[in-house]
Amino acid sequence: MRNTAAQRVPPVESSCADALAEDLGWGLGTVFRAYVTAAHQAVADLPGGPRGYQILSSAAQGSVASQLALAQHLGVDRTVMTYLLDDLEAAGLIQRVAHPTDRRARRIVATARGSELLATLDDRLRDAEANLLAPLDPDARKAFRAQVRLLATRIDAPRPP
Amino acid sequence: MRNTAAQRVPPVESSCADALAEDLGWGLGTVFRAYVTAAHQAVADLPGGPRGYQILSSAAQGSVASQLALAQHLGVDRTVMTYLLDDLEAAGLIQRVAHPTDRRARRIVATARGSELLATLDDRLRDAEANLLAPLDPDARKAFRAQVRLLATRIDAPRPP
DNA sequence: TATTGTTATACTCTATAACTATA
DNA sequence: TATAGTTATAGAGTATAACAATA
Repeated sequence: MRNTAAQRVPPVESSCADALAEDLGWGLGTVFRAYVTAAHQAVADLPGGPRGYQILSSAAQGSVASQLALAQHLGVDRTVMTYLLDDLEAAGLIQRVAHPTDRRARRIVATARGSELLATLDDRLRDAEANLLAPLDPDARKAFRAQVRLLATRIDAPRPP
Repeated sequence: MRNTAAQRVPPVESSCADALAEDLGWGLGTVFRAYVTAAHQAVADLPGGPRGYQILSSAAQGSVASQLALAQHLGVDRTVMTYLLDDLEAAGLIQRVAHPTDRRARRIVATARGSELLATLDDRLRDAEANLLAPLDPDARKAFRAQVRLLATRIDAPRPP
């Protein structure tokens, strides 16, 4: 039995055709990588990069009841969260404060300096996002944001009973 | 000067509120993680996981002119591509064949067994994607796919001169 | 001289296990 | 007994540098 693969070698393409363009996985990966790259530049030398921004943003809004809750919300291991918070706290941007009713847990709050920096980062990230979504017309842009938000919120929510 | 952060510690939330829901970065990351997790299960023990699928899919369509072109298209380092192809070739799913006009480059083609497996994986990934996008109504689902495709294609394309 | 692919090495990131303290 | 957080360790994944072959 001869080599079947060699028998039907397809014609040579000039490089790599967009055979994967229909693949949602390739699309999501490509868009996500582009976002991370742009966001990393936007947040400059913030400890933790784009993820550090998400922590800082959550802390500034006072919505972090515990490190564990934040870690799960961000999709990282709780041990990784310890390192991320160590760096942000060392930079004077966030603080671990005692949880009023559970002495095991630590609430995460932004310092004044953290809130100040956050305002700048918000602006820079807004620009980065606008640049990323520029290929979409305004309506599609708005729809895309809404769809991403809906999907992510459903995924992040506790599993339906 | 007293500790400003401690002075305005916000009220305790039950867990982690959706403060980041408006953040495109958090949304993209959450959706992407969910996709990777689902896709990883869908492709079972395929070498390289979801990325192995993308390689196999490209190879089956005969659109891979060189390892480097494929690596750039998939956003991985060329050295990583070597390892991924080693595993897929060892599994008998793809083959490196000589490029007809550039003896440095290797074209990547799927074997008969690779094409066969690909058909099964396509079905399973289609189900996984449908499940991921289930929260969107049919129109939004179609629009979301189109938007992701447009964004990814623009990003992947060579920079405008 | 520049590019493709490979290999070896080093680095980054992440997860695992064990521990303390609380519940 | 189970959970929140920390630490040390190990593992997976990735990139860097050097090389051979070819353009």
